[in-house]
Amino acid sequence: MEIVGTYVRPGSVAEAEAIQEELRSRLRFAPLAARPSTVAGLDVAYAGDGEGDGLVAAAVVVLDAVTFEVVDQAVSVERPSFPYVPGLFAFREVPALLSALRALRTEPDVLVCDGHGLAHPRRFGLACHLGLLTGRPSFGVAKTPLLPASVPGAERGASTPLLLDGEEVGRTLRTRPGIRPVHVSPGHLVDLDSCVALTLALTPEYRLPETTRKADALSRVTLKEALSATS
DNA sequence: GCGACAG
DNA sequence: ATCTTGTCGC
Repeated sequence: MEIVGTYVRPGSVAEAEAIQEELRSRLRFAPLAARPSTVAGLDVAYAGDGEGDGLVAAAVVVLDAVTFEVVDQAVSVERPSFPYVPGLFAFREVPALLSALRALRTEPDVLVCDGHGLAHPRRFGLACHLGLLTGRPSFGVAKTPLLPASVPGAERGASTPLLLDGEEVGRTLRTRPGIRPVHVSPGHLVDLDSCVALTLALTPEYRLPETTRKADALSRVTLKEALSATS
């Protein structure tokens, strides 16, 4: 798919935070124009640690929004170029994810990211970053909160707001009865209600969206193959 | 000041 | 994220 933005690699934590503060003013939010026909899931698997060593395998899987069948997919294996820092997580994953997205031959209607969007200390999580760089609607579904979260009801679909300065920036959503909820937040070009509805549509059976489940599996096998090819 | 902190 | 045995369940 086409990448419309340019990724800027920060040279320091302070610079990374400044980039987030600057970029967040470009975010736009609105209900999804139409029911998406294809949905992309993104995920990354790691080997090793630091920045110079280690490997990062990014995977993108595009699913038919109705049948969940895979209509396209792409991967990329690179060296991590930024350390893991909570809140700056995107700078570690975005480069490899962009490479994978670029290799896609289709234009997915929405990107589902494995991490946060607006539900972030500076309101600029991974999903926001990827949304801006691709110019496509995007949102995040995270397994653990970055902001204080409260416990929703035990039934599927129950949710509680994720608040930042009194504003609802995301929602803690139960996708499976009695199972740990996920944390959903808009990235770019979607609104919170659309994200939540889509997340529920993508979780007919498991806690996590089918998109991220498939991307997770692909990123792992890709990493494993890359490791065996290197050794 | 100290710890906690998406993946 | 990743490191890991057995174990419960469909």
